[in-house]
Amino acid sequence: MAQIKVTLPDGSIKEVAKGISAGEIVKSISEGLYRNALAVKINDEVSDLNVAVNDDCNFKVLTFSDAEGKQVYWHTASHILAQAVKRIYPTAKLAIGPSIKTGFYYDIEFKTNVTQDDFAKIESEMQKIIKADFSIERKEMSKKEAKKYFEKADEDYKVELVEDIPDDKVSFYTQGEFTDLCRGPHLPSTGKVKAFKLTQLAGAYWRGNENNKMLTRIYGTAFDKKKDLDEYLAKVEEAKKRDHNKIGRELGYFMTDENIGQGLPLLMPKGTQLFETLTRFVEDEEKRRGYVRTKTPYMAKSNLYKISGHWDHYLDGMFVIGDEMKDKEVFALRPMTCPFQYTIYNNGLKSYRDLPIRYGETSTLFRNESSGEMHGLIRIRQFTLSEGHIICTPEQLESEFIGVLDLIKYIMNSVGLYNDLTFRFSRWDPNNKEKYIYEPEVWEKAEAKMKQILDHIGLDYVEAIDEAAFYGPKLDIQIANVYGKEDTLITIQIDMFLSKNFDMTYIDENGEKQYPYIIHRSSMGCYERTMALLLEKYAGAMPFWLAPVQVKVLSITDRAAEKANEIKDYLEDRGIRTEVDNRNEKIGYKIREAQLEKIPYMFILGDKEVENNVVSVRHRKDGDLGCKTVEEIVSIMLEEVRLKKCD
RNA sequence: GCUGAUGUAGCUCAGUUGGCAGAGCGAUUCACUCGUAAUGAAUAGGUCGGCGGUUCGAAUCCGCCCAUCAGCUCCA
Repeated sequence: MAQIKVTLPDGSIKEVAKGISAGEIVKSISEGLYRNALAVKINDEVSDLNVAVNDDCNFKVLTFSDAEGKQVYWHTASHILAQAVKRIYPTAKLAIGPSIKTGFYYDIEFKTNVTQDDFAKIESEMQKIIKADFSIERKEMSKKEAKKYFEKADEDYKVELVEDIPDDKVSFYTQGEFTDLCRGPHLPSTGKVKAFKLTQLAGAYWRGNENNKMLTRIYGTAFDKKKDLDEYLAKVEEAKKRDHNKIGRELGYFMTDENIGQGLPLLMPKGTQLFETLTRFVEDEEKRRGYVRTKTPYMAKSNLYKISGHWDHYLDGMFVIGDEMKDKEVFALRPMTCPFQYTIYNNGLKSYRDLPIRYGETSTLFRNESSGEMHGLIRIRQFTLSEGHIICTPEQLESEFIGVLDLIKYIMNSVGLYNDLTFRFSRWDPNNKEKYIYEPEVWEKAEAKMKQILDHIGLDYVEAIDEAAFYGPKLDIQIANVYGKEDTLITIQIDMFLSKNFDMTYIDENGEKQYPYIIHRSSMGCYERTMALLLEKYAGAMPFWLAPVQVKVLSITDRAAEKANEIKDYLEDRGIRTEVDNRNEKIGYKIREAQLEKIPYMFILGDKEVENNVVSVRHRKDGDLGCKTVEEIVSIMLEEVRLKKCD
């Protein structure tokens, strides 16, 4: 019998009979491993354990501890969900059911209303399917047969999916009475799934297109040990406690009011203090790096947006004041700062010697988001961006771009978020003619230029199609919130269109008029959103330099009250934000309150301290630090501020 | 905008088949002057998200609207 060579990850080679199943190979390596095996990876391709191995190959066994193993596990779990659903709701139509980062989902069209209350029923049916331990069989058929099969089964979505598969052969997986169209791979049997839970229910458009029918999406997750599932669920619950939308309100950073409106949060004194600390820091740092600052209007006539292209490409996102049909003048609140700073640039003729010009502005913007999109401080209708535009020559583009990245790195490091960021190169989609200014050559040039810069500096990024701005490609700097949902925190964009629209030029060395390059950029992103992510990162316990209240002086008896006020004045004079608690309460109670407010330092002041001219220092995390003179502790705190320490 | 859930005192939440609006924490007042995460007592606090309907009677049933949450879509 013919033999083939299988190379294992440790480099060892195993000779096996040609045509043997992957599962048999695993079993021959180790029985224990076989029990945990979910799938295999043959030359970079993940396959079922049932697959026959016919050639020499690299061979890796996938278990639940491999990311790819988890994906297979969750994919099978989604099929079990679908099977259970079809048993309970035979008229339900199945769409797609993939694995995702933290589990799986299945999109289903139900004829009846299904809510979370139905989960228990579905879960117990899933449990039955797992207990039955159906073996999962793969088979192939032609597209024509497949289509016929699903037409007969009245599965419209599957029919549509089959039609879109380019190959003539399509694969199926069958477990018990249930068969689903699926590329696979899958676990060998349903009994392999141990601990699972359906987690949430949501609507989702068929094919992600809002013009299509909305299906019901059931989310779930699964683990190979009950304990790990419980731990995961507990961790999710724990993460929710850090939700800025909860602690930001509890700690008095912001509030909302139904009479003010959706997406219009009110920053309360603490939120405003943090906002001001952040904006001043950014403004000072940008000035240091050669930015000049502007302060431009919050609204403008529609003319301006017609020139910029916003009227054509962004009208839905704008708040328009007036009616073009009735009013002589129509205004709109600005959704972006670009046209305003460009107008400043155009005031006076510019020479190549004037470039680069770096304009910065702490810019309040207005975007008319749809009602379902608002979220705490993360998605709002009025927000303030650390906005700016760099106008430069083609030769200056790369060094300016790098300068922007360096600024972002410094700023994000200072608030402790830099290591949580990921980079996304967002490109246009030539097929999306609605969204973008359609000039393919210009796009190609801009994207090539950006890619060249990114690759040159060796930035680690992913590419995303159809995520660009309407006027140019972006480098989006992404961050995840407590729910794991990713958002753009900062973007840097290269714009090769608007300088022409605004007739922005400079005179080059030869006395010729040239169009400059423009970099749109932010350094800290939108302050509200950044504040939200800081609240989540630190669970409300802001680094000392950012904390709205840095010190609380707690008097033990009213004999110390006067001294407490003196200390507050001393600290405030040195720029340390201080509050005094002279209330007639027990010291334990005052400490508890300051602790719950997450105030970094508490100074406890009784007869003993007043007499010795010291304060008893307590840190919110490190506890009692003993007695220190005020001068001593103030110098420690000022050093923390200088270093912008984040822990 | 769409799907689903939610909205009762400042906060967290009870409130049965439609029949007098409840608790804990917080707040206020008084007493206590206290040593590193909750002193005690008393008092006040409500258009039950809003508007309309059904009913002798609505926090409770129905409709519309507003807001909040998760997800989709869209975006910083």
